[in-house]
Amino acid sequence: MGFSSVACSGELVGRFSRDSSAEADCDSLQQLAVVARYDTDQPVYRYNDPAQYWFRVVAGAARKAALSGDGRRHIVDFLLPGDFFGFCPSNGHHFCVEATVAGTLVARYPRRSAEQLADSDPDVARHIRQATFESIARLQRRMLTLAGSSALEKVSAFLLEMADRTGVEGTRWICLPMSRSDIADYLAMAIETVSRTLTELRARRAITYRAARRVQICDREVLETVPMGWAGRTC
Amino acid sequence: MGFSSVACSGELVGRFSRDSSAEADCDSLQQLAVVARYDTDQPVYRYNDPAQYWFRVVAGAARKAALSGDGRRHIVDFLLPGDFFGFCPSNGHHFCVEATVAGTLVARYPRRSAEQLADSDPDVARHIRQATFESIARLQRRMLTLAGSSALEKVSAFLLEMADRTGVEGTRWICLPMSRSDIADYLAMAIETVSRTLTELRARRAITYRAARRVQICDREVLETVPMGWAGRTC
DNA sequence: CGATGGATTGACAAAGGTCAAACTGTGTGG
DNA sequence: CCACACAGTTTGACCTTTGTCAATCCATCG
Repeated sequence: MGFSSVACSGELVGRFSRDSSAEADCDSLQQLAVVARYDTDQPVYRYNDPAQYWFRVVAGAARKAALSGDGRRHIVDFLLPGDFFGFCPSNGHHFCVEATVAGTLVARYPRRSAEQLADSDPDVARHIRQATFESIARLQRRMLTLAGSSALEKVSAFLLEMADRTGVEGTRWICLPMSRSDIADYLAMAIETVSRTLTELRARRAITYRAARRVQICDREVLETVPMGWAGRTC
Repeated sequence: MGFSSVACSGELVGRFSRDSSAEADCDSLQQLAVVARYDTDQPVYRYNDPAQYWFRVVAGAARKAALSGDGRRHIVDFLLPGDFFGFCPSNGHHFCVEATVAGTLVARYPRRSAEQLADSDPDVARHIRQATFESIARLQRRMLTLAGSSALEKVSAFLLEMADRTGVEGTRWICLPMSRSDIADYLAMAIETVSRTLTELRARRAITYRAARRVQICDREVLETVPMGWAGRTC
């Protein structure tokens, strides 16, 4: 653990100072950012924490989850490098966000200041708007994954999503930054079914893997065909 | 049909001129709005339509849906009065939106102008930001509904959602603005299961109904207990 | 080289999907 | 005003899929 302040767990790493950012990020927004480092399962924020910040994953991965009264967990979103999160219409967070891999880096933007910045700088406002639109698009795409009728569909869609989001260009290797249990809670199915389905996909020669988290897509078409693909994906 | 222009189906009703809006809406944004009227199943926009407008439901209801290759349909969101929709990170819509009840009224905001307005007026920008945050919250809540493990959970959560969103204060009556088939596609289950589950809930005296779409909640607790309630709901 | 926690496999039961038939309520036309 | 037709809804019977419980496997790390 190390740090224990409610809203500020995670080890502070430093301010954002890369002026060589690949994406055309708002510099003025980046200057507000403070980056912190998290270990596996360490929370970025918890249920009911005040919504004081907006966040963005810099490296590693995190899960946004809700807990049910009877102990079940549902993962609403996996957050990967570049993803913004923590947007909230009310004053308190209603999910918790935890790192899923050690050494996850998350940038934190003080909400008040960021809002003020957005008010005075249309570029920032547009940037944030775009980020929320993308968040909406991701959620909607995810809903289609979740609505898939069979286990095969859901797992295939998940693998394709991960390939798109984490994929190193060209390579067919995916490094899944989460456990089978996380995947199960993400797809709303039993962990055993996730496992069985991956085995099935391997039997169909759609994927290979030796280590559980290092998956290689051998035959993308199989994965794409199984779920019959939704006509639309985004907004 | 009547009107056939791709992006502008629906019968034009007029500009927004209620200065007596209950909510503190941005007047400057409202002045951009043009309201159109739609019949049941009439599209507001279709898959791949250019994203020229943002929209907002004024009265009635609509569904945002995706179609799969094999003819299945998934409803990503029901849109009720007050809900904004059509936010899109890309240039074309990837869902279709259709009215689910006759006489649905939808306000349409030219995207270009609205974006310009947001750039010049921080109030408008903040307003839109808030609308997108709420859209995100709704989608996340919805994901929890969809992730519910049993049919009973999903249908209960759906009824509570509808009670919250359409509910006339005080009354326990819900007027469902959609067919069983729509509900099934929304909850990703078979229409027969929706029906059976409603019957089951009626047997448990949680709800009553004579007409299929006019449901009365008799025992809210039963509905709230069944799904064990997720700890968090929103962001 | 064992210990530990995650992952896999197996056997079984239960939930929900599918197909088919019956029912109901609404609107139409006689 | 009634009879009928149609679309939407409900119910029934059956079977596939997935969840559950339990045992085994495996990789990693002391």
